[in-house]
Amino acid sequence: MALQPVARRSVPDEVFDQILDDVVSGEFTPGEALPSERRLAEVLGVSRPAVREALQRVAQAGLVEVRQGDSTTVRDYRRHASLDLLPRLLLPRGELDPSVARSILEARLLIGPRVARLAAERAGARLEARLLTAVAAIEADPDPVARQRHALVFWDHIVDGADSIVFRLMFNSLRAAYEPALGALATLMANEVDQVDVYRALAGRITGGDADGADRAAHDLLAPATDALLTAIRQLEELP
Amino acid sequence: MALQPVARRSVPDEVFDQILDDVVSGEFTPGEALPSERRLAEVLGVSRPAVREALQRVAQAGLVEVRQGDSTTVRDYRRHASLDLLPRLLLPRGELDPSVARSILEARLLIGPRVARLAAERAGARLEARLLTAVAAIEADPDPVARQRHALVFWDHIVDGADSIVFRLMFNSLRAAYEPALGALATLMANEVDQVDVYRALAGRITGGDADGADRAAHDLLAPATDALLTAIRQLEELP
DNA sequence: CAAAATCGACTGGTATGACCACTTGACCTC
DNA sequence: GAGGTCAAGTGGTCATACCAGTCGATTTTG
Repeated sequence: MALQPVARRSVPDEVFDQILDDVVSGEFTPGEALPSERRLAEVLGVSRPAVREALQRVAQAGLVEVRQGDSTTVRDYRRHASLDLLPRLLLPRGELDPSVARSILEARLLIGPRVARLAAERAGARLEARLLTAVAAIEADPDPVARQRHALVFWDHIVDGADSIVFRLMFNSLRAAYEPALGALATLMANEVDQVDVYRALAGRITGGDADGADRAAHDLLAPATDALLTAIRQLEELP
Repeated sequence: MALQPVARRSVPDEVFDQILDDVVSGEFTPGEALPSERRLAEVLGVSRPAVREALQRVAQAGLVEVRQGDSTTVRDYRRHASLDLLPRLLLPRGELDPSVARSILEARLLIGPRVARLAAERAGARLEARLLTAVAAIEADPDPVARQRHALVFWDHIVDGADSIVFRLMFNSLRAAYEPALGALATLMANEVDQVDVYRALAGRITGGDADGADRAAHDLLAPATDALLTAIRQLEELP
């Protein structure tokens, strides 16, 4: 039995999670007023500063609007939240949401090849050592979850090489969504992280400055998982 | 002289802005320890809860790491921040950062056509009324800044129709970056928002369910601004 | 009677002070 | 050198008091 570090959760963190989950789950609907800070503190059995801290963070996440003198109201997170919300949407109650997973894989399939292309154009040979190290780490590790981690490192280098702050920050958010879901996604991703030769080919295209080749190789690497998930979703929908 | 509403800024907001700017500008470097909450409160002449609230928000934004018992340390925002940071990077000190603008336009050019394609496939005729209303609003408004706002509404509908939570949340973040920069970008975007016929054609392709046509029309609409900016950046780099 | 002003209740915003929980480095013991 | 203890400093939490703003009900004014 592997002992895990015990992460102590702060009071505002707990409050933040509760409010966030209630907004995302629809318990609180857009336009609705939340209970006052004082009331929430009473109901939750915590201090008002803790509630306040949590609420300011929920506001920063785009899920509520706080105005002095008036109740805090709920916003439509689909219109106001950022990609930071993705982890909550991907794993509500610890189970994978198929439409969110689909959406992530679709975006990945669009962005990955473009990022690979930009890395080939803008970084090329400078990425060689880091990419080959990451490929070797993928190859050396038999565990599919750990392979996914190494693959994220591989893509981290590529995104760096793409020299685009937007894709860099997007990657951060997508990785943050992905990491808690590595286990749930392991079956879907196993084929992908087993194709070490494709990773190596992609690395070669990028470091060789072959933008078209990199684009195609990234697509070849990423497409199967998206296809597999779409197929699985379709089969689920065909069940009676 | 137009009188503007005075937005009262809260103390934690001011503190948050200062710390964020100092991290993004490099005043505080990754790994470095920030002054303690008590010290910051003293130096800034505010209460410790205000500092604490601001710091927890800076931590949520991915720019610092807060651990009980130890100093708060600065993280590399390029590795840990999300797209929420984009407004700060696009307009540091009120002036457009060309490489960030380029990065945004590149991403837009990649994602826009795909989102248009998905909207054509998944929403089609259901978007007609809203898209035509937005096109009419663009056409009816002579002011280029206001036209950009209407264009954002136009794209908001398309992103809704794409039925992808990832692209939906991405759009929120990109819009948040874009909105404060509407004025600065007006010259670059003027040609684009003047092409009402192209907006109308794109709306037609989407509502007609023509995915390929929508993809192409979106590309035709979005590409010129990216090209113009790349040209302008190249010319800037060629100056002695 | 309608518009404007006032008022009270409630909301969020801010500060002070006290105390708790944790980390880290210095120092001591074996 | 390894392990334990301690003190100082860090962040975490709470209670209390008061300030600033919003909104609806009520009153006043024209």
